[in-house]
Amino acid sequence: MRDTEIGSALLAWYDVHARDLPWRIGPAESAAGRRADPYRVWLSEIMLQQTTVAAVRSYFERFTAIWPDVGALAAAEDARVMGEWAGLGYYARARNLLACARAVVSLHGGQFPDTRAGLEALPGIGPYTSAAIAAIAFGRAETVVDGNGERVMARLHAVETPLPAAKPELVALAHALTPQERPGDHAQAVMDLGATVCTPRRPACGICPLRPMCRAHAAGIAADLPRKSPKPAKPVRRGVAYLARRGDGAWLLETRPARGLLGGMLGWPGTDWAERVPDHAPPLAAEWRPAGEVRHTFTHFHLVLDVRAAGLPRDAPAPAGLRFVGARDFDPGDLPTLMRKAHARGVAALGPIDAGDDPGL
DNA sequence: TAAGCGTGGAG
DNA sequence: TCTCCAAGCTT
Repeated sequence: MRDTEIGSALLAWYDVHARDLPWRIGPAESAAGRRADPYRVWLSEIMLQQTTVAAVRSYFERFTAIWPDVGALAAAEDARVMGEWAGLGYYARARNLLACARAVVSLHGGQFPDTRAGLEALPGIGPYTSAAIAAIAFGRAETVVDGNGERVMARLHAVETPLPAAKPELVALAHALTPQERPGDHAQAVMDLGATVCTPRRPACGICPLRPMCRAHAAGIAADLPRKSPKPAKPVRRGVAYLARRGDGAWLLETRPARGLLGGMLGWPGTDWAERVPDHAPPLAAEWRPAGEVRHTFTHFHLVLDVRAAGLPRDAPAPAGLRFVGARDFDPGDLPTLMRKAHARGVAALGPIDAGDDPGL
């Protein structure tokens, strides 16, 4: 009884306060039985994994402009997709995005599966994303629990167990709250509430539609939940990157191995990154000069990258495993952020093309 | 099961 | 400057 009360308060709030997002249809349309495009729901959900709405918006607009449907995306070249994803992070998502699009075309005739199990069998789609797509795009009464849902449930029910241990309990609580009617709107209502009212810091309990039913608020501990187990500190790793530019403006680049950090992305040749800079040699003989340091923080370590730059003759051959990308084809926007920072140092050190370059001229 | 995997904004 | 964090998935 309490759960249905919470559920209807949530939907009533969503009908008035739903965020207007490019991958959504409004609550009025949804209540009238319409559904959002599964392709757009899927694409947005993948982009939104561990990523803010603010960061995703422009990427979503660009992707849907270039690839309006799953068939178009499935036919795209890998490098083009990785280049468009550059800067958004967690690049395994982009690799899985393509694999998923191609699987939808080859295994499902270009239509996304309309069940949670069918969706979860696809690359890059896990428990959260499968439930979200099933509920939002197909009207299935699946329980959708993301970080917002965990936080809202922990507060509503005053769950003091720290995450991630509390996860199963929070999922059970969310399951009890999931309605048969408008499950997609319910899921999005929890997310919107978590994003705009029941926020991680300084929750706006004063305007919360669930305040009368919230046990954490009653106990005065809403802002302290959910509790989280402490995270390990980030070590520092160091490495060297080599930026070589030919007299015609072409840069020496590599495509990184498909797995691992920045996997499948364009980058500069250099050393591995370790506590101590590994013994190494430059990718080719040249007058290497120091171009400064780049500092960058990844999920689990800080990186200090020593950048070195050199100008090369126009006819310099590319070493094995590397290639020159001509000035016309090179776009720093195709690089992950770390490599973009290194590029800026290289340009600063080398100056405009032809000024400090091309010792062979 | 726990670690690996990005980035930019907020406080 | 630094820590925390945002619609998680994979191995």
